Amino acid sequence: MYPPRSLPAGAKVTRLGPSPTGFIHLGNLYGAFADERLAHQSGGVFILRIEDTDNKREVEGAVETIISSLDYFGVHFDEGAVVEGDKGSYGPYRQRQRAEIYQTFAKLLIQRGQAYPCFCTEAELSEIHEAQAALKENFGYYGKWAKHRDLSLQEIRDRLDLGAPFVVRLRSQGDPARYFSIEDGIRGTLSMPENNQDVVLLKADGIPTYHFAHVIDDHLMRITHILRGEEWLSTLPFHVEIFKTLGWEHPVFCHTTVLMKMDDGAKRKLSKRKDPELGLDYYRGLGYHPAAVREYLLTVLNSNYEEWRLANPGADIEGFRFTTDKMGSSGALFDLDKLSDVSKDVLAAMTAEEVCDFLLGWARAYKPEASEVMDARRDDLLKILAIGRGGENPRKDLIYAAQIFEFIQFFFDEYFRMEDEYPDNVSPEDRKALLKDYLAGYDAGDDAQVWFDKVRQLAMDHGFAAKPKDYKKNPEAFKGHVGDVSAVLRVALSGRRNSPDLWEIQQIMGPDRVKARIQAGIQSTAQ
RNA sequence: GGCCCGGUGGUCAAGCGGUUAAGACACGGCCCUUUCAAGGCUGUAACACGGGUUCGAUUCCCGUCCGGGUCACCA
Repeated sequence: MYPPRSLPAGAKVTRLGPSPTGFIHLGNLYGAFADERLAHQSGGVFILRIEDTDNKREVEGAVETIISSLDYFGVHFDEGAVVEGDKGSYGPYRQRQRAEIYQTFAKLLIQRGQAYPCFCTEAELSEIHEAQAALKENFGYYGKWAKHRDLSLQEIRDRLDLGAPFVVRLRSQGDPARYFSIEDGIRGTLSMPENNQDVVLLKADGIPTYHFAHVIDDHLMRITHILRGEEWLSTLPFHVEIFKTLGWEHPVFCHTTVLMKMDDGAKRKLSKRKDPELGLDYYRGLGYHPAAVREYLLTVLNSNYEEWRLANPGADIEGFRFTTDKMGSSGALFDLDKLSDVSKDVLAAMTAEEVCDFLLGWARAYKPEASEVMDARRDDLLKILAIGRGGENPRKDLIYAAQIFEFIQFFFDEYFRMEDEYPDNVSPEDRKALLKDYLAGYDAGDDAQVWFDKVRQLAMDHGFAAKPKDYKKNPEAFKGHVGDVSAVLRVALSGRRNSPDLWEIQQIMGPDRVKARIQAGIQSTAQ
């Protein structure tokens, strides 16, 4: 049972240990990517272990949510909990199902005198806490405050006979006046006081605390690297002592930084309640591509990743050597701007088909009406998404699905609306005249060059410069330049000042739609 | 409050005793351009503070300040 694993030298075994609260957040994903890379690039194993020792927090169906959310973002496990049951031979992988294992070790520790039952009630515990507060001593159950640490066998037996509920505590041998140092995979050498807290190992219901459970599991499952948030740093002394008490070597601890956010000029931890962007659903709902989220998180995760990516665009992630010592140890601010920038690059590198499939997949789940409209004109949609794609300098207009839809929705009459104003340096009279003449001269058969020459001619006919340079040289001589004329056409056709190439969008719209919209533009200018 | 971790431009960050203190995002300017985007060039902007150690500190040590974490029969 639980033999050492036969893996190549240097292989790392990592695990993600979410508790099944049904809420999986960016921090989990951040850690999961690191765990995944560490394991897989070393030929190791990546495990999913469900840390369900707190039944109060458990939410129905949470395991499934965890697995599917992570799967969506490309995190796959080699071993561990699956929706129904387990995969792998170091299980079970749900801690509640491992109760007997923990209890066995707890018994062993009690036999050896390294742990003891404690019958303190909640009221007694809070009395201790208050007394400590009054005396300004450290809080906790330790040393002279640990009332039940030295109960005689008889006293224990009496209480047991009464059926008194009890927990099992570690009989700590540490002395906080002594310091020990430990190598953290991310932070280097850490110096901490020894633990002297008689921490709870087994709760009254016989289920272990996180502290006890993870030590046993990580040892038995032959975990080599424990990646976890820095909120665990302060409990590290317990954990080290528990490993030591059990006579086991501890894995390499790697404490990651917490994700922060800027709020009213102050940094603070991303909070589940206040920050929707902490939840993974936020990104999925908005339609950030999983590859973009991964790419972004990787840049935050490893300080040299971004540089590598710049040097190796399009290279497979396997080519990047991920290391814990390149992970940051100061609070990283979550930066949506940066995510968007990364996302633009990721989407620009994809084919129109890929973007199209992704967009439609998103729409089916989050915007069903729109998905029908787009499905009905899938060929056009593909052409729309192909505009400016590929080549040396692809356009980078697209960020996330909801935004993409916003960006292209003017193609669909169902969603077409005037979002931007006409340029105000073109008078309504000129605008109307320009649109009328444009309509009169419009020929869907014109190629891009012919079409553009016509626009230039149109500009000149109405007192606009054919080239911006001409206008710049001599602003008094013109009402504006051809760019202003284009802007008028663009607004009439797309309802906005910013769109992909005008000629191309007209080709996709088709002559009827083009004419109708120009006509509508003329009408709306009438009054 | 105790303990722990951290503090380089607005943000993310290289840097590990001697550097003109990288780079990316954001922001400004210019060029290109029928708009926007992209691209090219370019600009503004940083070592929290005070003491040491040292020939020399952003880098090492101490203190202060600031930020964060943690002090549960939650993880």
